[in-house]
Amino acid sequence: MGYYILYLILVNFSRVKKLSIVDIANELKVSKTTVSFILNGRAKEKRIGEDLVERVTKYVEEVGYKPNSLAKSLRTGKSNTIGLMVEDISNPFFASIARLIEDRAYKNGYKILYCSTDNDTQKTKELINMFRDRHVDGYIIAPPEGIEDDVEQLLKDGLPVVMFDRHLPKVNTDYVEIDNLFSTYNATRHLIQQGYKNIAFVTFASTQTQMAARMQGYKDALKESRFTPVIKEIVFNQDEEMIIKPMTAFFKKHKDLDAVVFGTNHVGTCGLKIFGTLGIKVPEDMAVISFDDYDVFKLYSPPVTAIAQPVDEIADNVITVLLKKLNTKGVSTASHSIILKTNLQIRGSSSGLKG
Amino acid sequence: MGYYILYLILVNFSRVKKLSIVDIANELKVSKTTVSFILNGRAKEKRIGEDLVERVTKYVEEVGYKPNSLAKSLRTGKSNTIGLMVEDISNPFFASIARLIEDRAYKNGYKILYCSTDNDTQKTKELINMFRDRHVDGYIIAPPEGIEDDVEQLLKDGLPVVMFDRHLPKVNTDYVEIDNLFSTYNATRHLIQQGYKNIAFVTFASTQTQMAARMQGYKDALKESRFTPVIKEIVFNQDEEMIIKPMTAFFKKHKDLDAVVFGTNHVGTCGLKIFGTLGIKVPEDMAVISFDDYDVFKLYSPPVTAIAQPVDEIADNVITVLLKKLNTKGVSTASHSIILKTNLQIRGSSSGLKG
DNA sequence: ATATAAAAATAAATCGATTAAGCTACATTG
DNA sequence: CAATGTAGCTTAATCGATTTATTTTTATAT
Repeated sequence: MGYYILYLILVNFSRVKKLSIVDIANELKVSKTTVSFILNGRAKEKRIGEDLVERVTKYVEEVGYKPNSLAKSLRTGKSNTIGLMVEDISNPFFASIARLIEDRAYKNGYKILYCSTDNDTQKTKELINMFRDRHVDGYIIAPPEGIEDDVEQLLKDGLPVVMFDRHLPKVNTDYVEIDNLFSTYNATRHLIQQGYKNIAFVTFASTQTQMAARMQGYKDALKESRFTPVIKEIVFNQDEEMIIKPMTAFFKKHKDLDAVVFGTNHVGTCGLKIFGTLGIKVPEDMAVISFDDYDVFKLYSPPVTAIAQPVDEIADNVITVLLKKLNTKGVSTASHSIILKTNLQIRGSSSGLKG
Repeated sequence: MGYYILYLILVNFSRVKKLSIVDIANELKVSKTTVSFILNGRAKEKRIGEDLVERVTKYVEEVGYKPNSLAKSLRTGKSNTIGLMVEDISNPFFASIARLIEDRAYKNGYKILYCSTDNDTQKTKELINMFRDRHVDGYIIAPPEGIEDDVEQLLKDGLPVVMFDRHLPKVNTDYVEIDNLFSTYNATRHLIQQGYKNIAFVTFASTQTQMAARMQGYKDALKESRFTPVIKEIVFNQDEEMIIKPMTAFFKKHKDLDAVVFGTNHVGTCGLKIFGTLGIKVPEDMAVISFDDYDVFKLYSPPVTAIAQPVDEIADNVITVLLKKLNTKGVSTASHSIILKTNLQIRGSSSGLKG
């Protein structure tokens, strides 16, 4: 009787101890091995009687038992987690990709551990170590430079890695990218066709593959028409003021410019802010095309011509490739390098002069 | 000799087995208990000789041993992980909060497991279960309605929960919010003072606390001036078209409106798109104020008056409260309800009529 | 009746940590 | 000198699963 009261108190006031596989086994008077086999769908293979299978399944369902995933991971080495490393989760491009990847991952039983690298090599190395330590099953990385060795090690250890947005030329991994060179080449040509002659390219200082390609595309287009490139590379800074300042100086200095191609959505947005401050009219004083497309560009007046990345497709390909790798663990599938096309959304900002 | 060659092969071609605490212990000819105590800073308490402490520390450092966090979590029940549930990580408001929380969390040794709830009760319940299963140490939730019981259970089980953006009135948790009612009241009054008389409130259909408060603020301001409220609540949909459509119909129907307050950044952005399509001029035909502030509003022409949430402060308070709870586990600290002030950023979009 | 095979289930090792409890050797004390 | 204390470590249990190896039971063939 005393015990009964104690029991009630425990049930009512204390944490209800979570069920473990042992509890299930004891309750059903079978061994935990059997329960484990059944729960992992290996009943047939281990020739466990159908009646027992049903009895266990039913009871497990009834009491809502869920295996402890930590213990499971510890034993199996798999964690059903995917590490997602983007440059900055608050950047709309990365945020929307992250969202799409998240959805697909959850649907396939994977959870997302995410982090922002800030393009910082050291930080990224630490984050990779942290992910390793957590036994992340697969890696999705928009890599900064300088992490070649770490990625190489991941691959050597049989861990699937998919890169996106850019890749590391010296590392042979799967990656999903867009055709950066053609994108800016095409955008610049569009400006040239519209009659613009003094076209600048403003971007973040970076030697990452995608940035190099974007700049090359711009250069190629100018060369073709024998124009002189005017390039401004801005050192990235968390504090937007530190971006606005040098860029303002640049535009103040180059009064002869009549058009500009921005290398990223962030740079583009800052550029628009500056044009507002300096009273530079788009497109009358300055035609504008920016990489990446999002609401800011669509709603700007006039709407800004933008190089739209196929965000859904990118996310879709990334997760598909990774899931494929995860499901054929060990067997080294051929390396996928997927290059997607962008879409030049032509709008008012690039057709003021002699459209 | 044969073994030596085999060893080389193993080192070069196969996964280098990760070091475990046993390896360290064996190598140093001490027990793993000792190593564990030393690594966990309990050397003094467990009176372990200073020389041994140094020897172990040095060796561990040298070979770069890092304890397996899964095993650690399994044993201790702590995972150094925080579960972050937002409505939609691709929404700029949530994305920037997530980013700030991430930074602070990492600095304090916590990792973020994140997910988007889509305001879906069932999905959120499942996600909470998943987080529990992963032994997440603390929860940060922008809660949809209907998860009261689940949160209650978390609290009962001693797990810290901090809510933000909104809260569940029936659950006594810590939360960080803004003064929603005053924000829209103040914004609406601003419009009235500017001379606008037919002011609409357009928002997502929701009975969540923050949404109810925002609507009430609008109503209060109108009532004060004896104007009639005109309210349009739009059912949320992933597909933006399904938002644009009913909202377009609304504005087509109410030709007499001269001003509108939007309840969220998303609704506001859609509204601007519609005004573009319908040729409604801001602020000549329609003055605009939107909840939340971000680049779209700043760069719109004319720039849009916005109710700016103190994103940094929100994130800062959320993580501070949660960390405090995590560090005083067990001891029930007093419940914090933090209400922050917003900032009405007055811009061109709300002063066209008789400014 | 006995040997053999197949079916059904289990015992025990394992993953890699933490931690309660215990042991040893030496110093101190009455 | 026996009892007690304590500094310094170690043994072994534990967290909750998976999995290898083994045992028990039943069926079949000789």
